[in-house]
Amino acid sequence: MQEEGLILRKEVAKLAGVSEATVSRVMNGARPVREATRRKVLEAAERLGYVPSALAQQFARKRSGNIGVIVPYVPKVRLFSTYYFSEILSGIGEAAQQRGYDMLLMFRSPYEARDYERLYRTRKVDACVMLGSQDTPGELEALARLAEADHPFVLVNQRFDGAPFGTVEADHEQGGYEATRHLLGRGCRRIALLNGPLVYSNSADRLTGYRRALAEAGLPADPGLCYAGNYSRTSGAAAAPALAEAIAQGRVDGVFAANDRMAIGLLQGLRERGLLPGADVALIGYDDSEAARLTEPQLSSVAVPFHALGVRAAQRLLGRTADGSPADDASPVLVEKLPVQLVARASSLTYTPSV
Amino acid sequence: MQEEGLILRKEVAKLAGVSEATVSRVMNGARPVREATRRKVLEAAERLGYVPSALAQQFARKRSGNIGVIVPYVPKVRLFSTYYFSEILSGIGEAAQQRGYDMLLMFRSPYEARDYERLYRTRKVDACVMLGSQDTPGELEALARLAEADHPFVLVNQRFDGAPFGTVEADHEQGGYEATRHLLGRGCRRIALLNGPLVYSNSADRLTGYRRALAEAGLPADPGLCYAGNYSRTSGAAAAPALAEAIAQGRVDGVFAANDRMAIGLLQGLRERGLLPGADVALIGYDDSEAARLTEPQLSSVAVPFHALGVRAAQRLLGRTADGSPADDASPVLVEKLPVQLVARASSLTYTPSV
DNA sequence: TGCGAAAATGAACGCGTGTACATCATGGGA
DNA sequence: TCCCATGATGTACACGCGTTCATTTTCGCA
Repeated sequence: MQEEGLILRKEVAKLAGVSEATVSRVMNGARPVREATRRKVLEAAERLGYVPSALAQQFARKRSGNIGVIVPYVPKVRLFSTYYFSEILSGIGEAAQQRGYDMLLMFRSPYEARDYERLYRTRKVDACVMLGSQDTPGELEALARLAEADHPFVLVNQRFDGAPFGTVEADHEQGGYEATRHLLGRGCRRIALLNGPLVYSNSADRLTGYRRALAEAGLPADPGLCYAGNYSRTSGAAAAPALAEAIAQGRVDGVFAANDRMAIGLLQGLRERGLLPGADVALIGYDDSEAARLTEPQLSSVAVPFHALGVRAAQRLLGRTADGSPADDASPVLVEKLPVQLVARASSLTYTPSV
Repeated sequence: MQEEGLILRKEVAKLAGVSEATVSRVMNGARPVREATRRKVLEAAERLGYVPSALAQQFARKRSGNIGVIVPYVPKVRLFSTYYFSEILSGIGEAAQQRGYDMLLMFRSPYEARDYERLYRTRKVDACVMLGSQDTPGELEALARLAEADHPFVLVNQRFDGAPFGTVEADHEQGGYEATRHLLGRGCRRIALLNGPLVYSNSADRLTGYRRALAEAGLPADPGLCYAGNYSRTSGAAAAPALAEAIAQGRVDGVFAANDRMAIGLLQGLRERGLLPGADVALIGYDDSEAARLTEPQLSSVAVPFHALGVRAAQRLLGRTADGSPADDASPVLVEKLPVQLVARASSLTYTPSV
């Protein structure tokens, strides 16, 4: 029983016997409208199958109703296809949908200049969530320009110390601290750190937590125990030869890998060399991705509330939902930290130091 | 050196000493514009930092420039966070970006009615890619209505036989066939199928391929060898008790799981019962996700070109890029099938039948 | 040099909505 | 009963662009 073509506000107004302005008020729930009129209009709209043009609404309101999500993208290595981003995206989408916003997904090419500002000036997005941002001079400048132009955005899991950018992150220093404490608790005394690039603040945070735990335990922070990866499984495997030797020689008895992918790469590399995490060394990863449950032995890890990070990021940008408490959406702390949780599994639990 | 506020076309026109229409033509690359004029306008636009309002453009053109991507979403089980969807999304995003389109990501709640049509009528999207669609009466009807209203969409990895919907899928029948053939080639004669729900056409396709391979080998298709899962790891683990018994009793010597997650769940469940795929039974999964390389033994699988599926889906909706061959974007076959590829690993390769 | 056709440009308008302002109806208090 | 405040509705216009059509300019050719 649908009419052909597009139904305009004008036709609804005619059928309902009111003016277009009244139709507009009813559709938007604007204040002064008599209940009887309201019903008349709604019925007419229903009968005709009228749906306001989102395009015209956006134009008139000067708001797109879109929240942009910037995702890092490297053509060959599809970084995007990771647990990490998927979970955050779900969270953002959930929060955005509740507020009537749509999610515009955009890939950030590392090659071309990042013209974030253009997104706002063309009005394609009203606000942005930045994922996988790196602490580089170029990025800092681009973000500073955004902030200066008063374009709302929030960084997830990336902090720019000294720059007043809104951030929602997990408490990665605490995560690094607890992971290291856990290994210490298992009896480890020579704990290696397989970290990611320090352009990510979360890498630096984990390092800080790691050092703090060692210091508290009265252990030296040997720079020789820090290995550099890039968060890929391959880079974890690449660290295996050196670490295998260190373990065999008793120079390392525990390893904290800064994410699960590297931990798993390392696990596989060690096994190829006859060393089994959980027996010959204690190993703990980070992120508590699905993969942590797939390995043999299962991988200890630090759970990061990715979904919640996405929800919070969107909430901060869009304000809380109508029925939510309106308390802290104004301007909470600039940098918000969500707690992480250690998840102990066999890769560290079954290890007992030889000494 | 940026101007304050928004710069309008009018100001560019004034600075360049031309009319607004000419500015519009230059910005859109419309045909009759003298080169000198063109440069003048571009220079003026550059100086003022003029950027056309995407909102106004969309409104005037009656096109949003957005390609919608419908993703299934179940609040608790975040189906979305899988290799599968991430890869396809990357592909769609890549193709869309090349054509100047943006990606609008939308979650389909299984609870609320699927009002796809509204997306088009509000002009939020110009076209849609449907992921994880199910062959149910409600879905069929919703899609039929879209097709009737001439709203462009493409299904990925889901075919509605008998309905004239555009589809881009992998050749899952061939995949099921080759997976089964591979197990046969390893000497298996009693091959079980751990399949997913048949509301997904790809489940049905794999079943067909499985049966064809068995028939070609002169083996009966024993319905008792078909186990029902739901593509989750849990459901794979749930099949472990029954399959372990069947394997122990010699009633099963090979298992084809319809995706990697179930295969891995099964692998873990079997190991808990003292049975090791690769030694006591041959196992092959499907999708060739990253996880297939994480297990011990590593999991044989069938690689699906998820990224390419996404690219093709977007290409069919948006037409080929300017420099691409314009041949087949008009109306290729309605259902397009991309080839899959078998990837043999230890879970099937190291198995040798006892008899 | 002149002329006509084609190319280049300008003027004007429509797109469908939100909204400020004007107008009208309603109702309570004197 | 009258008046005014208030609530309800209608009128008119702006939003910034694309685009049609009229107008002007350019240029090839006689």
